[in-house]
Amino acid sequence: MLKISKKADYALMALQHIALVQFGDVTPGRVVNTKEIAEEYNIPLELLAKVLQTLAKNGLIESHNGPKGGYLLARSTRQITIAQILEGIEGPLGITDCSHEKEGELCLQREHCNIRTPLLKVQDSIYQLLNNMTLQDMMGGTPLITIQSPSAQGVAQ
Amino acid sequence: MLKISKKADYALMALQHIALVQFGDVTPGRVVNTKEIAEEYNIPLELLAKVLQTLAKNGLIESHNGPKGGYLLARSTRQITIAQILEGIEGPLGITDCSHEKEGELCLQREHCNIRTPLLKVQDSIYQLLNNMTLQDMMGGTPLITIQSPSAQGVAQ
DNA sequence: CTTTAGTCCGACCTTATTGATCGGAGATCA
DNA sequence: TGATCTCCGATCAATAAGGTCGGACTAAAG
Repeated sequence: MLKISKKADYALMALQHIALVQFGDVTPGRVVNTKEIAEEYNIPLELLAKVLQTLAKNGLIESHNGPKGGYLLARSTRQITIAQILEGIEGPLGITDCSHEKEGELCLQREHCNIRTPLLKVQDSIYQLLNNMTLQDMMGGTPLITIQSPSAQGVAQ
Repeated sequence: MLKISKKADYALMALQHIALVQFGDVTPGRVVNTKEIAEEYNIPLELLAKVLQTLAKNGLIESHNGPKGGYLLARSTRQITIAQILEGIEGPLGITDCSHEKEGELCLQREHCNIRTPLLKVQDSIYQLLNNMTLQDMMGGTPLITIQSPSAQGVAQ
């Protein structure tokens, strides 16, 4: 239960990979293309491409067209939170259907609903959890494999 | 994203209703049948029946057969946590596919996966959140929820 | 200026999960 | 014994998720 989607998983992996290449590498600033990430983590290429496009549209990464093109982080690893990434892919956090209820689609239980308020508090707590954790925090002790990086400590800016 | 299912919603409503009737009412100890709950909250009868059966099988409520039958809480409202209810309906908490990976179904990304460990920390935090909140908390007062950021402290693995 | 490698974008299909339904068997009490 | 309830398994439809395909656009290299 409460599972996040594969797309969101892929997004997290990809962003972490881009961050590692961009900041902890021998060639900092190098752009990363979709194929490189897809092969590294065995992610279907086409699907990953869609995920990266979505992330770019949401302003988390910036795309560079043409040959030698690819993606770069749009801002530092400390300024990208897990909540931003997940919401960019899956839409706003909402543990119940009525979390973001629009006009006219009132749930049938609402009239006597007794669990809405406490659940919204739970939801808020989960959101804080996800929004307090950044990409930087995710990069702690996991070294990158393909690229030699003895001191892969994110020196974000 | 991170939505809980309708069945789980129904389970929470039903349990809270049973608790209210059983403890806060003019006729304490009265059993509650499926139809009463279904009509009160506009829940499809057959579906709610299944949900209650599942809850009974998981030991959260006890069923009484025959006419004037119905359900009662199996233990006090302080001993039933939200986590127990949700897991009883939707299965164990797992924000990623690899949270409870069985033999032979290793995920393709696992080899170079760099997000598993941090995500498991997030998952653990969410679990604590849900397991620290009881049915009692959902009923009158303001639920007390404490959040812990997994990024702040390293949970040993 | 043409080619080529790459991103970009939208439509599409396929499968798994969820929400909901149906039919009957077993238990209990008037 | 009949009416009323829970119990249980099988089934179906709707929706979302995962994954695919084809084509348009862009920029660097020859």
